Amino acid sequence: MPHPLSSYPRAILHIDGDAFFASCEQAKDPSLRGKPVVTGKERGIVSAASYEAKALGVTRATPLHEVKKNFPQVIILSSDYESYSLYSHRMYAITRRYTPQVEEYGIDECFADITGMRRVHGMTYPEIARKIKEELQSELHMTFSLGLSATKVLAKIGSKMDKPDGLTCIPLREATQALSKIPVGRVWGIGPNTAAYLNRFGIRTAGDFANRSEAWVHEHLSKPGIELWQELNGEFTLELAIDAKESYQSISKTKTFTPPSVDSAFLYAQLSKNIENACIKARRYSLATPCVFFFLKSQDFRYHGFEIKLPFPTANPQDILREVALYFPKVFEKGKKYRATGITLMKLQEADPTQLDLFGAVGKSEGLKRVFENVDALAERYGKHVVFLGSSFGAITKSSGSLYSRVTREGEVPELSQRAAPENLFKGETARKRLSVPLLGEVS
DNA sequence: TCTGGGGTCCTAGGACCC
DNA sequence: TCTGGGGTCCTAGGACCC
Repeated sequence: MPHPLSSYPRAILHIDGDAFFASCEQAKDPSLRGKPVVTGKERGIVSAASYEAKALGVTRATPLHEVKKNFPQVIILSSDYESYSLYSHRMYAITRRYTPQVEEYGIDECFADITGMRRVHGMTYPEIARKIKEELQSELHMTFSLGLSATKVLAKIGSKMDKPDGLTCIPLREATQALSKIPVGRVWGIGPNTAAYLNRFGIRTAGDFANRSEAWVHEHLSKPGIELWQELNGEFTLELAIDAKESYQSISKTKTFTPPSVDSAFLYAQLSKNIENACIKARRYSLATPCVFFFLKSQDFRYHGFEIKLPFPTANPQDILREVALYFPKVFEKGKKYRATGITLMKLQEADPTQLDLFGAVGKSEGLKRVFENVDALAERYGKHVVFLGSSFGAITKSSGSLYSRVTREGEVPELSQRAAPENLFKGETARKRLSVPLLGEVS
């Protein structure tokens, strides 16, 4: 029995920051306003380009040495995610002045459900959208593009239609017209594989897709595809996720470095640092992991790693490093160049201090737990890395060689010699290959 | 689109059960 | 030893997003 309100037409807003990272830099430092700015210095390629830089011809993912050569006037900055996150939260807060129904979707965007707010604010929906846009821009010193329609998917199409500094309303009766100009692969939720699959049926535009019959859609697509089709047809299906994220299913930390490295000690130190950082985040949410995946990524972007079941759920890096150390030598190939390391804490669960294991290691870990509570308190006050594991030392100081050896002698870092890993602890090499198989597939 | 870093959800298929 | 039908749970791996 549907709730009577559930069939009311919705007014959904999508708000998207224009060239967000670059705009944040210009907002932070007024002397950069009006100038060509790019971020991504640490990656060596353009992450975000200000509109002034775009006007010169700078595009995303361009190597920075090319930018320097061809556009010497462009200002190149490192990404500063902490600042971007602050601007992001101000964006959410301003939007919440007009409705509590706000989904914090990404660092530079959010959805807002303003259904029923006309009377409250004494404005039409487009007027509310306009007002939010004006407040965002005057208070944050950057521009935003907004889309207003009956569903999230349509609102998102709207915000993209007139970028930058746009506000596009798509009333349902005009949706068909608007969708006929949008390539189907540009619809939120339709990636390259699904686009190719739909193309095989002659579907080129979002309009082509929306016009397919319900029977056709149910025959050829699975749940995500059906939901998109409903949303494109103005049927509100994808709810806003209003609640602030208070937990995680997984936490991962990876680090890429240029140039690639053949140095096992350096790689192990990087991995150790990844593990520490992941554990800090897990502890912040009172989570523990029973299972991790660690990897080295080689120059050809292949992943080499193991999924490891831990003897007990933990958020202590040393518990994890103890296990990872057993497998690291099985993964590392001498002479091979690696460009990244990484860890994923999987299947996260609420930290439960009463968990027991078969090896009596819990008592030891409990002692460590108190240590880490203090570590976290220090980090809170003085910054993230005032205290760190000896095995991360090479990674943090960035001078891996001799320092690392010293730490090794102190026994902080497990030796990297070939050691047989117990076969019953792992499931075998996990294939994290990027293969392309259609998402939606043919349902027979 | 030549590849950062961080996530989520969905489905098929096997194991196991009655 | 073969044959049925139906259910649940879990895992692996895929696709997608910013």
